[in-house]
Amino acid sequence: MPKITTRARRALTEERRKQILAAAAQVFAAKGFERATIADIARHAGVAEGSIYNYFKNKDDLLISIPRQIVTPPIETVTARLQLLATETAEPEQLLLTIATAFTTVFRQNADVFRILLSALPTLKPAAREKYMRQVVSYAIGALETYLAQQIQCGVFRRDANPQHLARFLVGMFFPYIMLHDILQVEFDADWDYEQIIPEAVTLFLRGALAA
Amino acid sequence: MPKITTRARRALTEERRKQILAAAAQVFAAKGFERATIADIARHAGVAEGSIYNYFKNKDDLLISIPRQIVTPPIETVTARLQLLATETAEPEQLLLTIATAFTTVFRQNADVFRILLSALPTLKPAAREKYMRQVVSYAIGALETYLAQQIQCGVFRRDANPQHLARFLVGMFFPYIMLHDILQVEFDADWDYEQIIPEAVTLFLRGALAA
Amino acid sequence: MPKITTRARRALTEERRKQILAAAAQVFAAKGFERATIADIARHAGVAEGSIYNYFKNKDDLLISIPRQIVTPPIETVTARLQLLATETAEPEQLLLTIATAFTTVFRQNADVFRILLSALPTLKPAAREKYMRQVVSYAIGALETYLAQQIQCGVFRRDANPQHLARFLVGMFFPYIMLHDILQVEFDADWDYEQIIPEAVTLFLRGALAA
Amino acid sequence: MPKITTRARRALTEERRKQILAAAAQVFAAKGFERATIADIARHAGVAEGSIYNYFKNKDDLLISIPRQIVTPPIETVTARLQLLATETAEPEQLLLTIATAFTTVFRQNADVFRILLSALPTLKPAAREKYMRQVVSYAIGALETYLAQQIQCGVFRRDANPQHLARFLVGMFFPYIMLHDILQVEFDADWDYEQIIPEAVTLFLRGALAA
DNA sequence: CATGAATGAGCATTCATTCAT
DNA sequence: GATGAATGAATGCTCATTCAT
Repeated sequence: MPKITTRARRALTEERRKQILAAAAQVFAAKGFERATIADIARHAGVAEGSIYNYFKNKDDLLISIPRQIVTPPIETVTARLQLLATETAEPEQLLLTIATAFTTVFRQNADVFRILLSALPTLKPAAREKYMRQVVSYAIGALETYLAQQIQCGVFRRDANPQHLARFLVGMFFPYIMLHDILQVEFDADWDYEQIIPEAVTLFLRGALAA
Repeated sequence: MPKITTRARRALTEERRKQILAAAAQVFAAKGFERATIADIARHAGVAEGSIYNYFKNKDDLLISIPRQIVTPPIETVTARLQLLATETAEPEQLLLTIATAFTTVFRQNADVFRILLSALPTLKPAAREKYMRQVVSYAIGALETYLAQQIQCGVFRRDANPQHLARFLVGMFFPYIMLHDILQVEFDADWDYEQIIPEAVTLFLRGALAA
Repeated sequence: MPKITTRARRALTEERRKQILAAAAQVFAAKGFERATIADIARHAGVAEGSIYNYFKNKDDLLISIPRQIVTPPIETVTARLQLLATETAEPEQLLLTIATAFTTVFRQNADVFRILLSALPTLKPAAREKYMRQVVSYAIGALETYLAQQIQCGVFRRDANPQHLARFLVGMFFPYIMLHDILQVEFDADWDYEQIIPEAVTLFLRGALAA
Repeated sequence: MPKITTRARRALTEERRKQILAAAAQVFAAKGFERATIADIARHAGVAEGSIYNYFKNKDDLLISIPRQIVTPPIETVTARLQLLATETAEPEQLLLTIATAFTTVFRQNADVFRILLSALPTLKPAAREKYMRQVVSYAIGALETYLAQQIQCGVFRRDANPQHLARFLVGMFFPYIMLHDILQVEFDADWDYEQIIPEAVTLFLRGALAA
């Protein structure tokens, strides 16, 4: 009996924690970290203000708990898919298109969270900042780096290329679009879409821009 | 001779305004917009708190005055240099190297300001946000787009390329580095430098990543 | 037993609200609305500054909540007594003496509040101003008007008299004294007292000033 | 020469003083003493903020200078007219009608100033408050008291009446109307006018309210 | 005397956090 | 664990007053 009760209680606790964190992410994304209030978050989560402090040490703790609980899962999903793809598909073009599509999709679906990170990270202490960016970056680019390193060794890509740099270059090509369109939600630069951009970028990445 | 007096006073006023704005930019960059206090800014500027309100309507006004006074000038300098180069230099590689170097340099020297914009823009009203991003983006990329459009017409670059996209792709390649290293000041990804990165990126942009 | 808890909490809440409002009335009366500070009021009420905002929206809200909670009750008491008297006493002189005494007493006991209203009402918005004056005036004079109208119909008072005007004339006779002595607390005009004034005024009101 | 210059300068100075005081009265009347700012007053007067301090010690000094310069003149005019009338007219009814009309007219034309006094006097120090109320009261009622005292001695008014009280009773009858209509500018009590009220009040004052 | 920029004390209001119930 | 009233430090902004020009 006590075992089940304890287990059930733990599950409930974990559930409540996620519920609060999801509310926090939502409110942070909408108002920015500093303008979001604990009262806001409590209202969105359907709990009392004081209850939040049973699950999180303080407001900062809410913020730095978001990546682990909310950012990490979707990135891990993508990463897993990429590792699978890398072993199956022979054609680099096809694989990079898939990677790029998955990558931009994750960013776009979680633009709210990245907006939070952007607005709040500068105010965090350097150590915490580095810890969380390291998580995000390695999750996001790790699999791509590994794949590119393999392909360089196989001779598919130029032998003198640096796989870490290649990975960043490829991913970076989408940054201007993601930043403006999805994170900052600026709309003046709008006569394009990702389905058109992604093949162009991948082609440029593989073949270069020169004519001949 | 009211003229001289007036002129002298205007110059002083303008000087003081810049002094306060520079202090604001500095403090915003260090602490983020919301955590920066007027008292901080006044102390950095060497004026009394109340004096700030002789030059700016309120704290928001300080923020949105920064781009015009601080971001725009260096970008204009670079833009002017590019237009000069475009008419002189024939070799695209050389020109793109110069462009990329200038571009990353401007970002790096004004990383503080971009950090402010990134953390504060999401909390601004959409209209103000769009207005300021439009300024920054078109200043930053306009000249590059023009150059690429010319080169596409000349047949130097692939005829099927879109100059707007090309410009964003090239600039984007440096984003991961600028974001992590200069804006977020994360140091874990530090075994590289711009002198090494820039030629690699330009080469990739021109020739592609494939081996053959 | 949530019922009792809820009821008890409500009573406490209401109690605290009254306590704060009483403190506000006191401080407003002593210093005037604008010179009174929230810190003052909190100190007088024995609560923290922030607590005041759990019960009132802002400083203005404190002001406009005063009439309903503080002015109205004593006026209602007097009004009730008058209605009772009107049915019992036949003699107009006796009744008007009682009315006048009650009326001046209410004003004098709540002079603080009327001082607040006088000094703060001009700065309120016209709509709010009118709303609150209407409350005060009709409470204060309504019963007297009704009585006078009856007596005019009975032929006790001149048939050509207007009961609304009569009521205002009678009440007005005490205004110079109330204003100077109780509201403005000017003491130079002090060789008189209400016990002496009231019969004189009532006599004048009933018989006129002429000798014959 | 110096004499004339000095005289002219003095006249100019006096002129400027009045101009500032008039602006202050206007702004105080519109916003209340506390909400009026020196900048407001300076703008209305067409001078620089600092200049005001060449003519007045501080903001309070502006307030307490208003009665002497602005309230007193119109009251003196009325007082003079009354003294003239008192010697000419035999009929008390006629004279009191004239007095009452003049009195209410002065109040109505200077309602702004009286509004200032009402809103600001409570915040003044008792000594200053008393000084200025004494001025206003004796100017306003002095002549009426004198007249009534004479008429009592002549046997026109009841011998047992107190002229000071009579004067206050008569004047007080108009207070409810002046306060609500002209000072507080409340409009809900509006189906009357002074031409109708004044004769009613004077008749009541002379003959009383009783029927017989 | 006139000016108006500089000053800084003063205040209303917000909000993260605590804790008695 | 849950609640939400109480707390009080922190902060943006105002404005009377001063003073160098």
